[in-house]
Amino acid sequence: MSILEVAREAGVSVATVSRVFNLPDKVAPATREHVENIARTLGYLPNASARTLRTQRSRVLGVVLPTLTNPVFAECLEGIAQAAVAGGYAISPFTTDYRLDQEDRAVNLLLAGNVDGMILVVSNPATSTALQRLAEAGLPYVLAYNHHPDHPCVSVNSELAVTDVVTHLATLGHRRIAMVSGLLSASDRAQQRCRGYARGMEQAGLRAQPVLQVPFVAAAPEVLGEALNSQVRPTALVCSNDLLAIRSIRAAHLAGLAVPRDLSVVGFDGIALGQDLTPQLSTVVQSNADIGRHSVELLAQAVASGSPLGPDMGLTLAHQFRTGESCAPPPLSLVPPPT
Amino acid sequence: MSILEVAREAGVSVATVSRVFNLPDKVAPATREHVENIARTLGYLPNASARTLRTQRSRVLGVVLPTLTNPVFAECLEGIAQAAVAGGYAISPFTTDYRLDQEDRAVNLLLAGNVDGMILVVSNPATSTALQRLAEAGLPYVLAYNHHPDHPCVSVNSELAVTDVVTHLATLGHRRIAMVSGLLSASDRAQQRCRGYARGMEQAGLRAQPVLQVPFVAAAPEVLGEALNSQVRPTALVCSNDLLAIRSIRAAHLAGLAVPRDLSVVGFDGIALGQDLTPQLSTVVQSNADIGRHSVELLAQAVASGSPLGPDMGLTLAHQFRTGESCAPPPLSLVPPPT
DNA sequence: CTGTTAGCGCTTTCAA
DNA sequence: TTGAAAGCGCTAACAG
Repeated sequence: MSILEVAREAGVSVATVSRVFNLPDKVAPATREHVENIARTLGYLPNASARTLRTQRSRVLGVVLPTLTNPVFAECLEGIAQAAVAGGYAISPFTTDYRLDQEDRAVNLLLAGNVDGMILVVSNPATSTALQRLAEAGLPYVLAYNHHPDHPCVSVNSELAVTDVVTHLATLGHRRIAMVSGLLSASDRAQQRCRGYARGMEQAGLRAQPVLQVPFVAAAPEVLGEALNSQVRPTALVCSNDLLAIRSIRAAHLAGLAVPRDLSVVGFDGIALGQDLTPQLSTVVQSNADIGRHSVELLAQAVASGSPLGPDMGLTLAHQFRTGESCAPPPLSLVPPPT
Repeated sequence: MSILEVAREAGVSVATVSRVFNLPDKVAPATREHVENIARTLGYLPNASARTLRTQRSRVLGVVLPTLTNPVFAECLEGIAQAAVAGGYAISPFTTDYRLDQEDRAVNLLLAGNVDGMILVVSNPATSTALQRLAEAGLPYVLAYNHHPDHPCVSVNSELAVTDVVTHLATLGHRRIAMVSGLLSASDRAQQRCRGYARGMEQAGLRAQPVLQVPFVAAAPEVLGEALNSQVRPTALVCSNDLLAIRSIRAAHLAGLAVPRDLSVVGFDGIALGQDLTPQLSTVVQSNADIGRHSVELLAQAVASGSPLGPDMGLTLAHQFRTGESCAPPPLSLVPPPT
C-alpha cells in the first residue's frame, strides 16, 4: 500500500496525496476529502522509513537507561513514552545494565538508526565515551538523573536533598547515621548522594561513617547484617535509592531490628510502591515521570529549532521529603548522653 | 556520512562498500579491510531508514503493553529488550494504560513504522479491534500474558495456577478464601485468574465468595477494609497480581490485622521486589523476563521464515508457587469446627 | 571479485 | 491548486 496506489485510485498525483497528509491547507477541500476517503478505504499508512529518508527526520527519540528492573527508570520511561506520543514521537529504548560497553553500543545503534535525539542515563557523564561521541555528532541529547556542567541534564539536586535528609534525622535525635549505597563507581548519582551525606553530617556536627557499599542486590543482608549487629550500630540509615532502602528494611528485620522502632530508614527516588509498603517508605520524592517528560520536551524543542541543547539548557526539578513510617526518633537507650 | 563518500574515499563502488557490511565473504579480504578502515576513520554508520526502505525489513519489533508502572511489564520489557539486542533488533514500545483506543493507536503507529513484528499485551484478545487489524495485516505478532485459541500466546496457565493456590490454602486449613482482583473488564488475565479461583473453591468443596474488585489503586484500602472488617471476614486473600497483594497487606495492616498471623495473602506474577518485602510475598512466580524473551525469539523466527505465527505456535511457560512469608494456617479461632 | 544501475516510498522544488 | 521529476541512502540483480 503505497502513496502511488492511492494517487492512482484517486486520480491525482502522488504530490497531491503527500500534501493531503503533510500540508492539507495547500489542497482544495474537495480534492482533500476525496483523497482522504480513498486513503482510508485502502487502509493507507504513510511509510515512515521513506519519509525519514527523504526528510532526514525520523520522529524517533532514542533512550538509553540502566535497567527497567528498578522502578525509578521504569517510571521515567513511562513518562518519556507518554510525552513522546503526545509530541508525535516514537521511542527506541536500550538497556545498559550499568555497563559502559552497552552504553557505547546503544548510542551507536541509535546513531545509525536516525533518531532525532536521545535521552540517556549514563553511569558517569565525566568519563562516558559514548556521551563524548554523541556530543561530537551534533545530535540533540539530554541526560536524565545525571549531573554535569558540560551537558544538559534533567535531574533534582541530589546532594542537597540528602543533606536535608541527614539534617532531618539529626533533628530527630539521631547521632549514628550511616549511608547505604550501591557501588559508588556505578553512577554519579551514588556519588552525589554520598557527598550530600558527608555534608549533612558535617553540618550537624556528626562524624560521617564509611559508606556501606552493597556491591549487588543479593549482598544486602550480608553487608548490612554485619553493620547492624555491631556494638555501635547506626540508628538511622540513609539509602541511596528506594530499592536499597527496601532491602535495608528487610536486612534489619533479619537482624532482629524493627523499623522504625529500632532503626530509621530513608530512601531516595519516591517510587510509587514505597507508599504501599508497611512501613511506608520515608524517602526523597522526585517525579520520575516528570524527569522523563521534561527530557522529551526539551529534546522536541531542540529538534524543532534544529540545534542541540546547550549545557545550560538543563532543568533542576523540585524534590521533596516524604515522611513515611520508616523513620522516627532513635531508641532512647541508644541516644548517647549529652557531653 | 553516506555510503557514497566511503566508496569515493576508498576508491571502490558503493556496491562493494555495501557488501563489506552485508556480505563480507563476497569481498576480497584486502578490499574488505581497506574499506573497513576507511569506514571506521570516517565514522560511517549505515543508514537504517535507507536500508529498511530498500529491504522492506526494519529489524525493529513493536511492543504494546499496558504500563511500565507495574513491575510485571517492566520486567517483561527488560527481557524483550535484551533478547532483541541479542537478535539484532531494536524495539519500539508503546504504553496503553489499559485503554483500547491507545491499543489501536499504538498498532497503527507501529504498522506505519515498518516494524517487522509485534509483541502485545492486550486487554482482551477476543474483542481487540487492534488485534483484528493486525492479524489481517499479515504481520507476525505474538501476544504476551494473554490467552486465546485464535492467536499465538506466550503465557503461563493462570487458571491452573490459581486453582492450585486455592487448593494449597485449603490444605493449610483456610475455609473463607476470597479473591481480590482489579477491574475484571480490564483484562482477560483477571478473568482467567478468577476462573481459577472459582474452580479451586469448587474442588475444595468451599463456597466461592464474590470477587473483591478494586477498581483503581487508591480504592484498595476502602474495598478491602470493608471486607476485612466484616463479621465473617476471609482468612485468606488470593490476589490477581502482586501489586494488589502488596496493597492488600497494607489494607490488612490498616484494618489492624497482621499478615500472615490474622490473614494470609497470596499474589500472582513473582515480581522481583516481592522477595525483599517483609513479609516476603507468597506468590505464583512466572518469569516475566522469559515471557519477553520467548516472545522475541518466536517473532524472530517468524520474521526469518517470512510467515506470521500460527495460533498454535504459542508457548505455555512453567510457573511455580513460591511460599513466602505472607501465608500461613488460619488463626485457630477462625477455623470453623468440623461439622 | 567488482561495478553499474534501478528502484524502495516519500517530500519538495519548480512549472504549469 | 496541481503535477512532473529529482533524489534521500541503500541493496541486489545483472553484467563484466
